[in-house]
Amino acid sequence: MDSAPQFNVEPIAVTGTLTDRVCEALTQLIASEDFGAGARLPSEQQMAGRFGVSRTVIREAVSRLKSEGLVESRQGSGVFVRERNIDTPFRIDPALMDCRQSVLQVIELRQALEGEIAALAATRRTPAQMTAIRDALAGIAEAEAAGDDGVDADIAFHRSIAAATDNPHFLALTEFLFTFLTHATRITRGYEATKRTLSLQVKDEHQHIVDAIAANDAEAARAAARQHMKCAMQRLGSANLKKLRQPSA
Amino acid sequence: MDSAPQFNVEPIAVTGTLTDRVCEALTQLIASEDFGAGARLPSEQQMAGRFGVSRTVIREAVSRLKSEGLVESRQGSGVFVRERNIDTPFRIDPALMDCRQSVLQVIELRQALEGEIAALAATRRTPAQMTAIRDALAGIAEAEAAGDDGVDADIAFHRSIAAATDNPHFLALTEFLFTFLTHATRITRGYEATKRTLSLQVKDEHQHIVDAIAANDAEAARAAARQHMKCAMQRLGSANLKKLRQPSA
DNA sequence: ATATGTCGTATTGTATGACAACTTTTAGCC
DNA sequence: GGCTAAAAGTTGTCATACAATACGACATAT
Repeated sequence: MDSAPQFNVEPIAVTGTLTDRVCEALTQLIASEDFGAGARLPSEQQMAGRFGVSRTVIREAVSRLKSEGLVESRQGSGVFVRERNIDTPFRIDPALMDCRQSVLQVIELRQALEGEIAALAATRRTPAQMTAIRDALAGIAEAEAAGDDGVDADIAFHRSIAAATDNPHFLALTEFLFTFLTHATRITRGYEATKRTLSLQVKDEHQHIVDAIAANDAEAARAAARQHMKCAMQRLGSANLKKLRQPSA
Repeated sequence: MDSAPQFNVEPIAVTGTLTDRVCEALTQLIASEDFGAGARLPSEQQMAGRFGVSRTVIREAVSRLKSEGLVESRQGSGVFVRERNIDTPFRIDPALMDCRQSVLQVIELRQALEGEIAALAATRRTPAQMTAIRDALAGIAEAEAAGDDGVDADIAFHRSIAAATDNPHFLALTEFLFTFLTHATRITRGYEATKRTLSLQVKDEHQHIVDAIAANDAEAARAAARQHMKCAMQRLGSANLKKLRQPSA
C-alpha cells in the first residue's frame, strides 16, 4: 500500500518566515516517525514542490535541522534522519553557583586548560592574533585606569589567547567557564576585591604569558599560564574560603 | 580612529562545506567579542564579499547561528548578536560530528585535560579509587580477550581516573567529550581499527599512566597522559578515515 | 517647533536558473 | 555473472532578480 511516507502537510503556522514554518513542519514530520532513523527525506526539489516554496527555503530549513543534529546530508545522495542524538551538553548546575568550592573546582578546570591554551597560542598565533592579545592586555590597564573593575577586560584578554589556538572548542569552553565564573563571583564577591589589591602581581603574570606567546615559547607560555591560574586559586582560597578537600590518606 | 569592528578573516578551515567553515568563523568572531552583544554584523553581501563566497552560503551559516540563538535577524535592518543566555551550556555543533578536523580538535581538548586529570588523580586518589582504576584497566584486557572492540572499557578506564580527581567537573567534561567522540568515530570509523592494531602500544601507555598515579607521581602521570593523547592524535591522523554510509539497505 | 507623511536606500526574505561535485542506478559489453 | 561506462539524480555553490521590511532624510502640515 502506502509504503512511501506520506507528506500530509498540515496547514503550517501563519507566523514567522517561510523557513521557520518549513523547519517546524519537517521537525514534526521527523518526530512523528513518518521518517524513522536512517530514512531519507524527499529530495530538496520534491520538498520545495510539496511545500510550495523555493528550494532556497528548503535548504535553509534543512541546514537548521542539520545544526540541531536531527538530520545529516550527503552530497549526491540525499538528506537522512539521524539516530536520536544523546545530545547531553556539558553544563554546570546553576545551583552550585554560590558554592565556593565549585568556583575553585572550575578554576581548577581552567588551570588545566589555560596552560595548554597558552602553549598552543604560542605555537600557532598569527601576527594579527598577537596584536589582538596585546590590545586586550592594554585594555585591562585602560579599564583599571578608568575605575572599572576590569573583569570584562580580563575575560577579553584570556579570550584573545584562546582564539589564537585556532581550535574553536577551546574558545567556546573558555567562554562557557567564564560565564559561569562571572555569575558566580558576582554572587560570592571577592573577585574584584582580590583583583584590585593584587593587580600588580596579576599584571606581571599576564605580561609573562604575553611575552612567552610573543616569543613562540610554548613551554614558557604553559608555565606562565599555569602559574597565573595557581595564583588565582590561592587568591580566592585565601580570601576567606573554605579549603577544598585535600588528599586524605 | 577606526572604531568599526575589524574583519580579519584568517584562512578558514580547509575541511567541511563552505557553510561549515563560515559558520565556524562567524562563531569565533562573535565569541572573540569583535562583535559584542547587540552589535550588528556586516550585511550579507558584505560578508559574502569578505569571505569570498556567495550570499547563499552566508545565509545558511547565519541561519544556523540563528537556530543556535547566537544571532537574530531583522528583515530590512540586519543581523544582530544576541545577548548570551546565562545558562547556555557548552556543546559541540552536531554538524561537525562527521568532520575529521573536529575530532582532532576535540582530542586536542582532551590532551589538555587528561594531563591535568592524571596529575590530580596522582595527587588525590584514595586507595579505593586506585583500585577502581586498576579494575578498569583490567577490564580493557578482558574486553579485548572477549573480542569486544574495547571502546566502552577504554572510556570506563579514563572515567575512573577522572573520578579520582575529586573534581566532578573533570568527570562531567570527560564524559561529554567521550559521547561526542564515540558518536563521531562511529561515523568516521577507524577507532577500533587503529585501536586493534596498536593495542600493544596503547596498553603500554595505559600502564604508564596507572603506574604514575599509583606512585603519587603527578608529573609522571601528566607526562604519560599527554603522551597517550599525543599518540591518539597521531593514530587518528594517520588512519585512513572515511565516511560511513548508513546501512539503510 | 513639532508632528506627520512621503520617499529613497539599505537589508533581509524568497524565487529562479545554472553549474559543479558527488552518488546511485542503469545500460552495455565481455 | 561481473565489470565498465554512461546516465540520471542529488546536494553544494553561485549569480541575479525581485518582494518585504526598516530606517533615516526631507518636505509638508498643524
